[in-house]
Amino acid sequence: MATDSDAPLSRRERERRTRRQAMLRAAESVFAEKGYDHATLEEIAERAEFGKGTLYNYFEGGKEGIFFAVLDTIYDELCDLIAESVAEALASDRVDPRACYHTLVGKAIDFYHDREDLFVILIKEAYRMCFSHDASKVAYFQRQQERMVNALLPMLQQADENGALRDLPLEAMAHLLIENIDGLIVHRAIMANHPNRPTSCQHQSILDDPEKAATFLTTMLFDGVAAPPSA
Amino acid sequence: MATDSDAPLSRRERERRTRRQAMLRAAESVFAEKGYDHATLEEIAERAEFGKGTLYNYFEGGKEGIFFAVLDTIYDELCDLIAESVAEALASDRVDPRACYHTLVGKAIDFYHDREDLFVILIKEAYRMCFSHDASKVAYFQRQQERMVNALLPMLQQADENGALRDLPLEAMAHLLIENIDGLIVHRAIMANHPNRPTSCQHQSILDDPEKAATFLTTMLFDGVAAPPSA
Amino acid sequence: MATDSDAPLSRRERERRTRRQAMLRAAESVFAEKGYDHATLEEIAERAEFGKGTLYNYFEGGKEGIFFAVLDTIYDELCDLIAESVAEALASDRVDPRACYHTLVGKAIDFYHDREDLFVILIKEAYRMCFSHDASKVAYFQRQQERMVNALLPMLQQADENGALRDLPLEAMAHLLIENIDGLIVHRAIMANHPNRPTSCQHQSILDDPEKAATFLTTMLFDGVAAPPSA
Amino acid sequence: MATDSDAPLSRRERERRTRRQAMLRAAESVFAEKGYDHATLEEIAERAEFGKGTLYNYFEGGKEGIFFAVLDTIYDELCDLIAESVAEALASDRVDPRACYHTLVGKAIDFYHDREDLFVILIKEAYRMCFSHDASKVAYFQRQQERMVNALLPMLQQADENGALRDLPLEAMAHLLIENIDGLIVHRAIMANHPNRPTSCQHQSILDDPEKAATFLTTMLFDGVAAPPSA
DNA sequence: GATGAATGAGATTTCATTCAT
DNA sequence: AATGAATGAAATCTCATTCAT
Repeated sequence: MATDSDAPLSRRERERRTRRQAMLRAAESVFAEKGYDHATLEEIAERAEFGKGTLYNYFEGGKEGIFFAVLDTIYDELCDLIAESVAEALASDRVDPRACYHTLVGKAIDFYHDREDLFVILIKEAYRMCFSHDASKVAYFQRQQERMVNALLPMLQQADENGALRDLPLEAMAHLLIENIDGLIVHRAIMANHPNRPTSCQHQSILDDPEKAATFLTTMLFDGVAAPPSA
Repeated sequence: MATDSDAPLSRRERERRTRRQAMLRAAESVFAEKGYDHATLEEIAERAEFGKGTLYNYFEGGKEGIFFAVLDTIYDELCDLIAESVAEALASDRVDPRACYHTLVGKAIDFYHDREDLFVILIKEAYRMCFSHDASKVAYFQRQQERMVNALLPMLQQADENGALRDLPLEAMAHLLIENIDGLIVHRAIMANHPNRPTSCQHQSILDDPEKAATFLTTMLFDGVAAPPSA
Repeated sequence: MATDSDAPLSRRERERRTRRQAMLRAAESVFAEKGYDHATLEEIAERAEFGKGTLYNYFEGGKEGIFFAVLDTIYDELCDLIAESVAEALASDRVDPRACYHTLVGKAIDFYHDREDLFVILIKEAYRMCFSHDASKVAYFQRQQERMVNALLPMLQQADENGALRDLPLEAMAHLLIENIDGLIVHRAIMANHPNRPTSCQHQSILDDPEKAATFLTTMLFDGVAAPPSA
Repeated sequence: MATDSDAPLSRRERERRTRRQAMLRAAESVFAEKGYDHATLEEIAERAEFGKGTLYNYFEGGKEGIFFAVLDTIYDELCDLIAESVAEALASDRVDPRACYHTLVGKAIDFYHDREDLFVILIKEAYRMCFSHDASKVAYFQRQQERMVNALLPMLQQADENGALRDLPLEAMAHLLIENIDGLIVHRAIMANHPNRPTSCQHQSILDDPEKAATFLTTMLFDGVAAPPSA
């Protein structure tokens, strides 16, 4: 059954979407740069090359509405990323959770390089939301977190059935795996932006290289900090 | 071992400190509730039961100065928490990193219950700082992160010498261990504040109980997500 | 000879200028009345019958920007006054510096009656500027003083070539001539505003009448305080 | 009959005056530097090395009271300067108004070098007063101007009786002579503080040297800008 | 008499939103 | 549909003055 997005679009409608896209991109860059509170509609409109008032024709709810539209695209993309990795993993005979997570971390790092703004918005604004006094914002955040967890869960469930996972609640595990991706990227970003601080060479070199960073995180989380018993 | 703060204080000076404390507490609660940008000095002053102008007699640098004074207390307390756990661990014959971390997580959870505001501020504002365009703010954040890592490191180094740790860069390990404490607390907070969402019982019960939560996180990070090879 | 300002303007642009004019007039009256420091944007906006924020759409640099826009108009008008008188004088066969200055003083007095606010601002604020710690303000003041001196100089140079002037540096002379116009107007204003103080009748009557005042100042500065040698 | 100031003073009273002096000096420097509006009692108290509250024990009328006390000292000193010059001139057989004015200008320049602050206050604040909406301030300004004029008048009256002056109202003449001293000093100050601006060498050298500057102004005002008829 | 902590009115400035064109 | 001028609430910060010590 055809959904809205499959329906043939009038030229008018297509143009409308293009303009909306431009506005979203402008909003992304401003929100990332200034943070939600210091972003101004004036600047968003300027970067989008539209008039300020026009934004109100494309987004309901003013500034906040635009912001949530941006958040939506962020979470959409992240969920796609997770879903992709999971689909690949589930496609094989015997799901390899380590490999799947390693791939996912790599994709997340790539994504960060492509769309740095989106990640920065996430880091600057998303966690704030979960302590907001506005229940609807909290609910939004929870919903989106859940989407990501749910995207990852099938892979973990399959792996669990195969006995590949420690006997711990899978949801909590999924949360932890996802949160640590953010953590890794923040950590890498700090070091990249401010490389002049003295840190151990080893530490630095491991996180600098995307491949090694993904391996590091995967090892940490799948095999643990503790030395293997035989060692 | 006498520090400045042990020196006998004039009544005047003691009173001054008391009032400063009151202002800091008021600031904590407002910053936690509203976030930095929406916190107003008016409200801080009101809750501290002082006039607006008085805040300027106690803190240099206006709103930002007050905010950093609050951040200082947060990081001081967190570093103390870490240092305490590490000191206990190092006091024993053979340092047990798992036990040490477990203790630390427990203390962090307790601390969160005592001073929820401080944690909320941390979560709402700290990460934003590392993407600030103001280099001095980034440097402050890095300095404080480093303090925490450095407080934990001695324990890891000792454990590493005992061959108890996997061969990975200790600094990165320390970062990951510390960041996951925040992550756990955020996770617990979300579930506690909004328990009405459907989640698996097992998941819920594990994270609700501080003891179990600490055990969960310690197991996750020390032993890994993957099932033990023998299993 | 068409300048930009002669170009045909869109209705939009014409309206914009009208509104800017209204704001400038309002600003003039408030700055004159209260002085720069005690003038408030609130009151300027009120008198201009616009909202406070609207001022910021018409002038860059906030309060200071508005103030300098006012100063610009003042100096523009004064320079025009001088230039007019000088042009008339130079148009004749043999420039008569006495007549030229007399005319100029008369025009200045008329201008003061028309635009009292502008003069008051000049007196209240301009000299302060030359002892400002902000070098750019000092430079602005010097630049404007120089403009006025340069507007008057051609006349003096011509007169000097005709042997009509004492052999003294012309720039210093120009300064003195210009400054004394302000001085005269201040003096007249004081007496006009507060005529109840006992002063000699002769003194009073001479300065009250614009024509006599101009003659007095011209005689003073061109022929000197000292009695003519023949007398 | 002994006046208050001739009465022997108790040690207590002498100390009180000394402290008052210190406060006045501090106030002078702050008012000169910042101008009335931006001067703060805090800074005055600091420079005077007293507590802020103490100022209120020494001056009635708070900030404004202190300011007028400073103004009083300024005008006292200026009147003394004028009175001195006039007394010297009147002491001779035949009063020489040119010489008297020349001396006065020289003294004023010296005074400016000794007490620059006082002059700066005069220039920054005094003229503002004559357009104040507060009648008592205007009256104060007029009173002080009159004092200066009255101090100079006897010399002019004597010279006038000797036929040395042009037949013009003496009060207006006195005003003009006094105002031009301020003008000269401002002019010299601007050039001294910002000598990098290109000005004619002649102009510069004449005003730089106090002696030549006094001669210039005296010639200008007594003999006039116009060339002598015989020339 | 000297002090300086406390105060809060009042200033400038920013910006989301509206709405006439 | 697109615009951007107008708005005014609300924020931070300053400082003269008071008054308990």
